[in-house]
Amino acid sequence: MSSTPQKRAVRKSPAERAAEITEAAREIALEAGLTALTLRNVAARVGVASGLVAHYQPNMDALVSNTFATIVAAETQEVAGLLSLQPGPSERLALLVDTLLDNSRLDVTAIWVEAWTLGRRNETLAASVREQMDAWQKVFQGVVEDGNATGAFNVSDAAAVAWQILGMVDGLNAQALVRWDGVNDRGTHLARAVEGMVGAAPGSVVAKPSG
Amino acid sequence: MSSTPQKRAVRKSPAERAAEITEAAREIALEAGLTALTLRNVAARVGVASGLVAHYQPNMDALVSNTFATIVAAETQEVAGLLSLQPGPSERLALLVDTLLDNSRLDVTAIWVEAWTLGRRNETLAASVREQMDAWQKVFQGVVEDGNATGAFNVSDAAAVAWQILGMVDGLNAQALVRWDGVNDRGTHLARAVEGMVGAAPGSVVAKPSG
DNA sequence: ATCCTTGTTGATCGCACGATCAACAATGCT
DNA sequence: AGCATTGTTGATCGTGCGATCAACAAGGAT
Repeated sequence: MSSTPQKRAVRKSPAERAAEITEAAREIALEAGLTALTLRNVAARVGVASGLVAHYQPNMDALVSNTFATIVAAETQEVAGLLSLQPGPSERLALLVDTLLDNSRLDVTAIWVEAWTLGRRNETLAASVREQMDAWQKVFQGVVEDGNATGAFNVSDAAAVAWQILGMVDGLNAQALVRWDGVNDRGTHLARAVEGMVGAAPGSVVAKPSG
Repeated sequence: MSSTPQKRAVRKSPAERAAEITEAAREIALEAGLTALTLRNVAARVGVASGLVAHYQPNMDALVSNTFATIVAAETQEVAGLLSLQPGPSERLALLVDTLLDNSRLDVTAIWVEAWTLGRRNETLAASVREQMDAWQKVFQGVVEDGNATGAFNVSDAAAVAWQILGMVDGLNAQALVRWDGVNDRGTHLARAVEGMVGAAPGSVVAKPSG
């Protein structure tokens, strides 16, 4: 019947303990949001005293923004990696739209939305948010510029269009967070919208079949 | 040197006091967000004891969601009112896009974004968020259906496209909240994207000149 | 076997929150 | 003038937060 007596945490190297805390913070954020990142919460998950978590972090704002950056950067790199496998710009753009709207990353979307709000009161986090947004925008911009080069697209300001597409994807994902029901073929509609923006031929950015 | 002695608040009718509290909550939310809506905060603004605010509200969740609904519904009705002055669907759609992206309502956008997150832990608020989103979607849907009727647009699923446009607008506004710099002619890009979605002729949805 | 470094504890401080409620006082009625 | 109604106060409770730090103990070095 010993619930969880756990006398004392085993002594570990600073690097190992820091990694544990980082990982615990990541899990908590994905499950319950950045707001759930408290000293006591993280400590409980790691199985140590709250003071130890504080010992490994300058302050909680830093832990929050680092956790945000860790989660979001991983997603960016994962999706960017998938892009390189595609033959051309139209296919890459289609994959981007498709992948980002497939609802398999709603937990990450929730963190984005939360970070937009928390950033108003956590300057460290705000800086991190801008940095990660820039990274995403660069991914889109690269695809648009590719399309310009091959003649598939016709865009005068690739950076602006990239920002625009990113904003649309974010908005649709945030919407799915609150209203998961409703529209099904979001990818198809967005693909058509994006075709209009990049000056691609209608139907050239094809949403992957739902299978 | 009497800072603010204010012995005791003047006695007012319940209706009047309730209105004061509602208004104070509205102002606080617009200035500092829904999270800043605390008993003590609202009470201080009205100039009464914290207990009185609690007396007029069943609980804080209710005050938060009512305040959200008040602010957001006012915006919806204001913009919807402007629509009726426009001659045709293309102009209405252009006005919608233009008005919503003119950055004059970023404080309301901030409240939307915050509500998306807070709704995860405040079911009353979540219901209110869905309700207000539906109202916005209906506005867009009406415009799209108008365009279908006049032949200006060609949309098979007006409801879905309306959701889509709403999501895009929300996303671009949220982006402006974090990155106010960057893209200028968001209206033009979005207009082009929307033309693609509604099947309108390129250039038929014209963004108002920035003057 | 002893000591010293250092990872770890947990109590503690100050603060802010929502909620509650007995006591108070202003107002209007009789 | 006296009284009942009711808007209002402010102290209080319990909770949770970030942060701090003296005390403790595990492990390696000697």
